[in-house]
Amino acid sequence: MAKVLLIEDDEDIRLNVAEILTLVNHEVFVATNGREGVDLAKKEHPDIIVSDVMMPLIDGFGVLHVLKKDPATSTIPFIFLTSKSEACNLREAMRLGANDYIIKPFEGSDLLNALETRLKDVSVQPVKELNPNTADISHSLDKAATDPMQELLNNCESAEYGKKQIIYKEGSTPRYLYFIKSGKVRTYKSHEDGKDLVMNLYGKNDFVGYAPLLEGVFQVETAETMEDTELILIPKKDFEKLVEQYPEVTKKFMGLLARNLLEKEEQLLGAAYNTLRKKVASALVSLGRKYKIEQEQNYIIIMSRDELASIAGTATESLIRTLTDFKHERLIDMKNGGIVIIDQHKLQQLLR
Amino acid sequence: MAKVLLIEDDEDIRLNVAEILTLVNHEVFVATNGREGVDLAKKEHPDIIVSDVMMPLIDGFGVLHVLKKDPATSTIPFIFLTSKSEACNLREAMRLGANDYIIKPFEGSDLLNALETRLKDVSVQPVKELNPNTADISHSLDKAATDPMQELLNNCESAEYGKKQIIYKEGSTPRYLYFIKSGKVRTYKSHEDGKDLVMNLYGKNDFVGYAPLLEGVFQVETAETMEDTELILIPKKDFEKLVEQYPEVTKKFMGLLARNLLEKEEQLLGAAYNTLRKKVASALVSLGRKYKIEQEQNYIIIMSRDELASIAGTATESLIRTLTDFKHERLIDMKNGGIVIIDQHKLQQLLR
DNA sequence: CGTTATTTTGATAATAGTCAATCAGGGTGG
DNA sequence: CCACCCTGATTGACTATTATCAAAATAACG
Repeated sequence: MAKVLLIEDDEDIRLNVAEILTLVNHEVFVATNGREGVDLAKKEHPDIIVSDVMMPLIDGFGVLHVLKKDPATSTIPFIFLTSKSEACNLREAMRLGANDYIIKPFEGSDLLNALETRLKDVSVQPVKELNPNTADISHSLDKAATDPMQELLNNCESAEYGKKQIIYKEGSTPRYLYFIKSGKVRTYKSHEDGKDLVMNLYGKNDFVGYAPLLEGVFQVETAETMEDTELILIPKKDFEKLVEQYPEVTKKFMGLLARNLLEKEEQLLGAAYNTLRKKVASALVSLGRKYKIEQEQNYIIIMSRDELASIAGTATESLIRTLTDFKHERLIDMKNGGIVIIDQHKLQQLLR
Repeated sequence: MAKVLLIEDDEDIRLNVAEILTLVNHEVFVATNGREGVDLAKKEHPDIIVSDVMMPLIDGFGVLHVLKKDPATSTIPFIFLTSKSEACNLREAMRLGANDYIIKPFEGSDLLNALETRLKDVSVQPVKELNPNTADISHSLDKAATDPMQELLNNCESAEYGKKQIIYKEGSTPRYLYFIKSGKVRTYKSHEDGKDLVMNLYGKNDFVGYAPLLEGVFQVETAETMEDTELILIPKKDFEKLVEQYPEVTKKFMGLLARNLLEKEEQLLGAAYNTLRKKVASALVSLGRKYKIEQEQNYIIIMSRDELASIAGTATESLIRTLTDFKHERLIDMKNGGIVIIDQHKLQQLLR
């Protein structure tokens, strides 16, 4: 399907990865060190490069650096293979222009997912020039200019994601603004000891990833789908152009930012001083607010305990214990994994 | 100095407060219930009203409601006296248009401070029309338009605040954007059990209070000076006009919002999973970043332990213990209350 | 110089995290 | 169809961390 260049010095891993890639019909070139890798990249011009970080002669960073300099190879997507211990250098790597990273040990599916996502990115890459109507307001005031954002959305590529797929990772360079056509997305940050904390939950018609586009150099959180999700990818450039041109768009995003900020501050206060019970109650309530289907009194949350814990910001076991407490107090009910909120009102009372 | 209407049913408090007010030369009118208060307000048209919340006949909310309806009395600043237990209704009150509140039991100085601040507000109130040059870009491109924000700052009233004075309180209606000419300000939120958590630290040339102006209906945090501070008060209307007119101003604040948001997210992760040591180290480091005088290696922090604790988000005693630990580890030194950061580098290492 | 506030220390309790074991459901291959 | 395995959920026992309360020491202030 695609030409993949694999740079890896460890023989076991190299053969293993090469096999996986061959199995799904990719054409694989292998290099056992950085120098070889660079040469091969220039000669074969692969569609994507997967490279180890720690290697003799030139390490992964070096390879990336060299290839990014040469216009002929600078656009090839680059994925790092790295072990946990080197994770701290990853931000550095992403800044150099890597597109993704995979932490060893990894599953074949992780690798293939990452590969697929990055290849997809590129296929979208040849950024369509914006419909000229959108750029020229005076021309078509009635249709396009009424909602330039809508216009842009209609003109952008969309992409389908399965469950638990990663949209972008912490440390990567933001290249799109994402709009959720359908599905759910959460963004989270990882703490050093492996615990995650969910920063935001998004649903249909939400924009994801605007903050780093407006300010940051790289993503500060990871975005992952929670179920099958269809996203519209709005290239950074187009978004910037839009913001530049339409004050109302700017205003809209300023509002989003401000609201988000105020919400975060509230969360911060809670994270610092709330008891476990309150944290859990707060997580349940906010989930309800985000995803509840209209007016229904009793809503149901279907989510793994792990995920819930990373929303509440607590250990999984502690979360479970609190949930059982809540159950005994008839605030919630649990049937086959799902959590039914029975007494939303009392739950909210807990938060005062 | 000013005409003050005091509405309070409890005789002890009434007499006590009246005495304090008389002592500082205010002309005091007293009412012992809401009905009387309303009448007196309409008749005497005081400069400011101080009213209890819980009262027979009409309660404080009622009084406020009635007076806000009548244009003749609607602009009179209104301060509530309230006990802790009623605190939950305060947001409601502020939304109705109260300007401040004081929680019983209170010190005479609290009362006088609040009074003074609110009286000052009004004196500034007759909003100066913006220099027409600022509104009309084409007119004076070179000077005014180069930095419309600067222009506005030059045209706005400024105010001096002493140490530990409150600029605005959580729940009040935002009416100004503040710019710090000199001094330091912190904003914090209060948790129900009385513990505070510092949200932001501001120094010279910082803007304070922009988020609620852009989005919220009322202040979500309290702003307090940390030392003698000179502020420029930019009326909400003028700020909005500016944002409306100058994309570059909008952009600037959008940047501020976005940066602030990313920072908050980082803090959130820390608040959820960091150990005490890390929280304290993080507080010290960020204080250094904000207030350090240029390149100096060893900076010094002079701040009460209480305040520090509310930055780190921990109990005062826990903070102190951690500080002593740090001292033994030669990361910091403490001399007469001040904290000297000796080994900033190692302190930052703690955060990884 | 006495008095009050703040800081520090000590002892104790509460809370939530960790690690290990068990349980329940769902899918798989024989 | 059933034993088996694997994963995620739950429970139990224990521990570590940090808050709390009280008391002592120190600084601050009039």
